[in-house]
Amino acid sequence: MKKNITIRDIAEALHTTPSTVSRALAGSPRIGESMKGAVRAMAESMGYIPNARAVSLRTGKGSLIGVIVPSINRDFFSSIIDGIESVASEKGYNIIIGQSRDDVEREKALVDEMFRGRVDGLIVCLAYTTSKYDHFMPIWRSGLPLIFCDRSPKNLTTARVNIDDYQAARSSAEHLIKQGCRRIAFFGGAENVDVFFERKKGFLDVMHKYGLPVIPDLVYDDAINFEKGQAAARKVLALKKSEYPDGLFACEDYTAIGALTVFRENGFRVPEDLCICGFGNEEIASYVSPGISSIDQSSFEQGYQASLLFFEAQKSSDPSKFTTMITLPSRLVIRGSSMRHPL
Amino acid sequence: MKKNITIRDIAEALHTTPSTVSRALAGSPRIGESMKGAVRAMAESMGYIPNARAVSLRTGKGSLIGVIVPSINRDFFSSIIDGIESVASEKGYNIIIGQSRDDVEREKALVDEMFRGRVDGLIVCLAYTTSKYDHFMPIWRSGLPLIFCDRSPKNLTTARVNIDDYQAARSSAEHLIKQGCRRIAFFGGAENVDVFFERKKGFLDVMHKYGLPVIPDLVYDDAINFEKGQAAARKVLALKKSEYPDGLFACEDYTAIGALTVFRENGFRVPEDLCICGFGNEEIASYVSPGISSIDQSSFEQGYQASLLFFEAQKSSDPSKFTTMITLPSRLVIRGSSMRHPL
DNA sequence: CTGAAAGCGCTTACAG
DNA sequence: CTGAAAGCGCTTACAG
Repeated sequence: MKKNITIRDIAEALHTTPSTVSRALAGSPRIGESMKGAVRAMAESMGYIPNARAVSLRTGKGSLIGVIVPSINRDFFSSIIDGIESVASEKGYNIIIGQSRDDVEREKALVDEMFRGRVDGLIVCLAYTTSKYDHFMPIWRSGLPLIFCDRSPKNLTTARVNIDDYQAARSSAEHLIKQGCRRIAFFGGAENVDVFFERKKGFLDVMHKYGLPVIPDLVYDDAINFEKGQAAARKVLALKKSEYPDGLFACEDYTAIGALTVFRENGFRVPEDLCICGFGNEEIASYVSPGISSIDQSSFEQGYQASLLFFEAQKSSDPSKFTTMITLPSRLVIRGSSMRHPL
Repeated sequence: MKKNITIRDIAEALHTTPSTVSRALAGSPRIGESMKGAVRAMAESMGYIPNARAVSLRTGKGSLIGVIVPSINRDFFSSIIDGIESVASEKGYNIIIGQSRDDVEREKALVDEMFRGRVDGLIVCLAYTTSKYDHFMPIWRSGLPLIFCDRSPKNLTTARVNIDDYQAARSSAEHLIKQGCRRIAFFGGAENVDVFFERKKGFLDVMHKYGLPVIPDLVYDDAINFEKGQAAARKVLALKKSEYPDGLFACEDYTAIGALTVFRENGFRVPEDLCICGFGNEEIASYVSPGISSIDQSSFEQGYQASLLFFEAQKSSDPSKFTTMITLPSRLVIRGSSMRHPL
């Protein structure tokens, strides 16, 4: 490891002191213009790059946002990160990223690690299995901003950005019904996760409103990816033909696509025999055939707003008491998988 | 911002000194077992979390890897990041991520920022437009590991991980020819980018080997995304029917899919009239219909290996002279878009 | 077995 | 307009 240039090196080269160099570089009015010029030129020519760790240790500010997501490698989350990064880089902040891999233990470890690394706060999409929130205590206790994005704690008043999953689910369910579906299957996720709870509630309320039966054999609460979507579809196929669904409400696009492949392999025509709606509007939803109708969650926008919220919280007198909640509009994007009648 | 617990606080609570607390926490054999126990218990109960910035300022080691990619929000890059993160988190390292958005200027700014933040080194997928590498000087100069991943500097001996783009391109081109294609279009990327240069070379060499003409009207060197793929396809459609291609070699999956949509809208049957091969084996390649044949670039594995290389470089006596290059195997995944004859 | 002191690279009250 | 000194939170030679 070679030695790096420090302000002391610059000071020595100019026969002045570190104090003066520091001030000159910061553009302090206390330093004369000629000195400023000389310092800057010297810093430039020596290839000086300030040591952010020393600065942050001294000032307590670090220009670092910790971001924790279940997985980097999913369109939804990487778009959120994209949104966060867009605002952050604008403000001169860097982001440090950790994957919880939907494991609370890893999430907890990441919170600690990031706190150690003295991030200026955290933006978090909760792991699928997270139902207790004690591991965020160090952040709250130290008064750092903590913003949740999309997957947020249930029954807890904390700053967050999300979409109105309940309303979104309602619009999706109503759409299926208007397409003529009567026996609608529900492939959802664990109800302890806020968003899945809301989606199911929206679905159930609409079914009730239209006086349609919710058929237990067609309801699955652990079908949140491609494989599990396939598995649930296979279970449905084990029913008698007369009990087959004519509609599918899936809580994730991957679920919907998994189910689509199985149903089509088994002779279902989509949307004629079975209308399918997904959730999330992942890029692939528009590439499969037929395209999957889906709820657009404005993932980039969610990240973007969460990042803005972060900086707002930071400015507030006590960030740990900052509890602004933003709900972004969502919209149903209708595609071939549920379009029996042109709109 | 509330006050954080420091080793001094623990020391005071136990009527001892910071030195002892530091040693006890580090498990130094110089401290007695009873004192260690007391220190650990107190640290635990006070909710002590070490300040990594202070540690790294003192020790010069920081447990931070800087990662620069063109875009987070693409399956290929996010898989690479996933691979990097997997190794890093195993070793107790965090990663800090920046998006160059394929802009050299932003890439340069990110290198500086990250160096400022005193990362322990960098793993980089170059921006599309990067053809000079001076902005990596601060990293080299300070002797930090710098590993390139997939998109690497041309004509420069630096540590890197990539696949053999040349061979991969050859296998893809040969496959098209074996499917009976004779007039093969080429939709590529800027040749100053290593990988695109190699892919084109592979394509040209195979065409030459089989004595097939490379038709200038069917060659495009700036078609590296969905829209540009569509645009290039439209230009091809402006040719006379007799000049239409019967095969398409695309240097990106998005290119291939963009072209696919345009060609099909214009009555081309794929693969009967036109065989298409993409590159990258993005997730969507398998979801479109017909599926796009593509070169699997083992993106996760590339990131994984780059991360391992990083730690190897770090251990070497002079990381800036560490120039191990790893070439991973790639393979052609054949799907409907190019399968005229079953294999 | 434990402590006092220096120092990593900065910034900033304090002093002149 | 500029400098000397303290201190952010640690670790680690040096000393006992």
